Amino acid sequence: MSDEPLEIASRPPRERADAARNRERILTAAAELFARSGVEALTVDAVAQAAGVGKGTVFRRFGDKAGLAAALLDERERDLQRSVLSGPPPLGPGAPPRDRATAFLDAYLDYLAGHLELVRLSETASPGARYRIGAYRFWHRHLTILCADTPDPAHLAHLLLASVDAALVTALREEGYDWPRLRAGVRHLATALVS
Amino acid sequence: MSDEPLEIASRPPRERADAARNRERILTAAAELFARSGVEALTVDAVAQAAGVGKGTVFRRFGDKAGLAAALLDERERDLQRSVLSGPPPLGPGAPPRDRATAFLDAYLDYLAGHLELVRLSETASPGARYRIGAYRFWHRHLTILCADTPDPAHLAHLLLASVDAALVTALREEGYDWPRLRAGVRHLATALVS
DNA sequence: ACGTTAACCGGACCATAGTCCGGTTGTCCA
DNA sequence: TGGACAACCGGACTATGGTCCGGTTAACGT
Repeated sequence: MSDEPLEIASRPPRERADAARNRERILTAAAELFARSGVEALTVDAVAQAAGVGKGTVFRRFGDKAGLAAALLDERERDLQRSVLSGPPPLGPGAPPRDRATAFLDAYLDYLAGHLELVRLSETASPGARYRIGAYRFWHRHLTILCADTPDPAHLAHLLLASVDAALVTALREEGYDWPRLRAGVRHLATALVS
Repeated sequence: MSDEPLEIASRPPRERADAARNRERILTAAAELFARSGVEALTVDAVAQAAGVGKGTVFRRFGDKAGLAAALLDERERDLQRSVLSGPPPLGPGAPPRDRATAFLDAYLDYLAGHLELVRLSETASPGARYRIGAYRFWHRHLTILCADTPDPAHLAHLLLASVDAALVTALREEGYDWPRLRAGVRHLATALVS
């Protein structure tokens, strides 16, 4: 559970056929289970059973429950990463930092809006998971660069990401905040701080 | 676990003597256990056993593990609340909002520095616990008032508190951030946003 | 003093995340 | 094609937070 989400890496230990097949099965079963019965039905036992696989296999493949959720999100997340790296401005390169930062946070909130429960699961299933996940590192690096002209870019990047923490957003949603309100507040934050 | 930390309320259901005694025992045992063996030794079973009490009793008294941790912190937390309500400025009343906000966040970081593990436990032991705890509500109300001149005071108050989230601070500490650096970053945030 | 009652007690029980290891099997090389 | 070995498999096992309920007892009125 650290840093090897590279796809078909042909280098050192090629993945065995049964392993690959089981990973696929688990992912499929988990996705269906989630789609059908929501996040609370997504227990590791249930996923393993639905995939026709032992529970140990799930943990070996995905490390922990958070890792499983992260794997489920992987594809959507990559879309956003691609847009950030090489999409059109202001999300992609070419716009001033402040615009890119607000565009990113906007886009991230859209992403959250579509997958809040899963993201939350992937960030809270194990303590401190959020800050270890590869995706978080990516967003952090991105924002750190955009904050280059501030006193402590890396720290500020963390603080900006804190404003879209899935647990926080969940709590605010439950308190009645709608998405436009969340977007406006976060945008205000970024505008005041970046560049 | 909602809003009855008023002390000797003599009104409706006076607490039975055995209940009060057991609460005390549990708190004492938990504090000692934590002091001696750290937070990872603070399992509910261990606390119950050390207190000479059944596990059910612990949960009845404190709701869940987060509640137990919160109770352990209660006193220290009240100190800070008192200072905010009626201490000398800039923490207490009488200073301009921006100064009060930065003073509060500074003081809160001091509090965190002394009790990071317990605070984290009280905020992460159950999902969303942080935003339900009475103390969080108190800080939030305080900051909301200080943010009165901003577009969305309540939201901004949440975002400021997110910058001192125990889980975030833990992660940053593990990444090597020292306390002065954290203080400076948070102060920068508040300065840019309040008033 | 004593009976009534509601609150309390505790430990057996449940759900679920995560670990472990003996047996199995895919992969590679000769 | 066959053998050796590393990787993988799965389910029994552990740890721990949280629930439940039959028995107990403190508090209060008479």
